[in-house]
Amino acid sequence: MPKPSVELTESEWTIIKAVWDHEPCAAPAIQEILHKQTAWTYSTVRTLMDRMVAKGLLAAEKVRNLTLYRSVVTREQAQRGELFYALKHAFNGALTPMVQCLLDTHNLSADELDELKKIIAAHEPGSSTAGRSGKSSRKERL
Amino acid sequence: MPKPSVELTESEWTIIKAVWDHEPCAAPAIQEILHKQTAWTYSTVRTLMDRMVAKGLLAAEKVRNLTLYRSVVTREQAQRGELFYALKHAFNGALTPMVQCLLDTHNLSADELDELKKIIAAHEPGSSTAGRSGKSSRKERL
DNA sequence: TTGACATCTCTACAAATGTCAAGCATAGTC
DNA sequence: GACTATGCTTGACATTTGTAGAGATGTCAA
Repeated sequence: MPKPSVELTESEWTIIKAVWDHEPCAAPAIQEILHKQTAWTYSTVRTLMDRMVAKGLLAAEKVRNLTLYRSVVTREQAQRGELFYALKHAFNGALTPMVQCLLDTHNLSADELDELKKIIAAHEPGSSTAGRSGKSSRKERL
Repeated sequence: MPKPSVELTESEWTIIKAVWDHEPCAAPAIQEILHKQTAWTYSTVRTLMDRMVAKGLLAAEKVRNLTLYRSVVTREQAQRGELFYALKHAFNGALTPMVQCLLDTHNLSADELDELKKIIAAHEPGSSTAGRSGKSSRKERL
């Protein structure tokens, strides 16, 4: 079964994004990649990654003297986790107020508005794309 | 100037929601209110609340032997904080993919779709309600 | 004045998170 | 074989978060 709602700390987000973009990859590589952004030392990155393995967020595999990491949770899973955390806590599960807040604060370009309209249209009952991704996982009540 | 992006932990959300609904209020009251939900003891609630005061999330005022708390951050601020945390980390600031993800996972009713369309329309360039946030009538109960 | 309560204050402690430095192993290289 | 570069392992420490017991104190009724 899918992981029950993934939640990541800020550091974990930083790491996993780099992993998604480069997997499979070794810790030194990730450290190098993130160095500008974070100034983390190898030790820090390594500790973070190993803890993430312990949590089941990443997987590690030894190849000779190198440890290769790859992600276990997908970007989509992580995104959903984050989104639902916000939805549940900040909006008590109410979707429209959430979108409302999103639009209220963010200034949208005409293009974005168009995009949104399309997205909504795609979810219209009759639409063929209504039941997207994966199989019949309707009702994912949290 | 407004607080720079508010972020709350799960426990803090629990507390602050109760405070919003009852402020000004004392710790024993909050403890009682949350007791069913959380089974926290008075000490726990009190510690949490005092730490939140230290963080500037709540304000405390002594009245005789009672400490009254009230919120410093508004529901809207907190909601925005949570939402932007997700937006920034999970979606790299891209709004439409976020909405996409939201709709993809959540099954919307026709009513909700309608609501959304209205919200979007209200943000259309020409719309008079584009820059709202005053005292909009339909107050979602959170 | 003495209880009986209600509330507060202090202290503690474990787990999770953020950060690393030092020392160890190994594989090529001269 | 000794040296060097690269990566790994361990241990550590500070801070934040979650959770709470014990004892101090203020308040009011009898």
